[in-house]
Amino acid sequence: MPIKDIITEEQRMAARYAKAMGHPIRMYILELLTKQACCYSGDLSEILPIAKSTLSQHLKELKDAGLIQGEIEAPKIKYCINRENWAKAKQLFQTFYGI
Amino acid sequence: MPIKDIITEEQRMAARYAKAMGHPIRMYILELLTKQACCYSGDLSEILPIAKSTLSQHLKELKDAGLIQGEIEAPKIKYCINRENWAKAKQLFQTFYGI
DNA sequence: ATCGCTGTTCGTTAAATTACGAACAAAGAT
DNA sequence: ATCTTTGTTCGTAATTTAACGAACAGCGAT
Repeated sequence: MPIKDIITEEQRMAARYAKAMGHPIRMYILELLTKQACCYSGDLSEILPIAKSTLSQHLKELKDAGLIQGEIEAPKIKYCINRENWAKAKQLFQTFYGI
Repeated sequence: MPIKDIITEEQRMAARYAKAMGHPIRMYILELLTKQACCYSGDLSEILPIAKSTLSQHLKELKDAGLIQGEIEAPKIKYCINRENWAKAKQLFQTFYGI
């Protein structure tokens, strides 16, 4: 039996979200974005002692996973939680942890 | 400021658990273990079309992250959820997702 | 004592992740 | 038109992850 028929779509999605959350810096970013509405990449760059390019990569991962979204507010980019997917992730983990 | 003082211990732990959950097969295993009390590696090996050694690696990752535990029941090994750490992970995700 | 069954460890390979600095691109300000 | 600011992309390197089959180890049964 192919693996595709064994693993459910929910499990795949949950794993996708979990993977994006699977790094301390990304958890930090996500938590920050839940506590304040939004933030600019530059704000994070000032706080976090990592290269801008590394930060950009982490933001891209979070964006690709669908957990955050970026809105151009030239010359900056404003990042916020992607509410829709956040709710999906929340629901998946709720179910998973039997909440 | 060193990274260690910026990322909280909670964020690090949550990332650790999330990372372990960040693979479809590991999500499948975890979900199975929440629905039935325990299972043997052999049961999983029959269901999942992956090499025994690969399965063993995934189980080890889950064990190292503290989400499951194995109990020898010769000649098999019985795997169960590690209730204590499961509760911790659950609590971390609850807080994180504002549940 | 050795055979069989279970599951881990070893050795290897390919791919993905994490990180950096340098170079680049976009767009408003001078 | 050029400068400045912001953030991404490129190129690179080191590490980790994921996967496999073969070899090994533990232990109960023969």
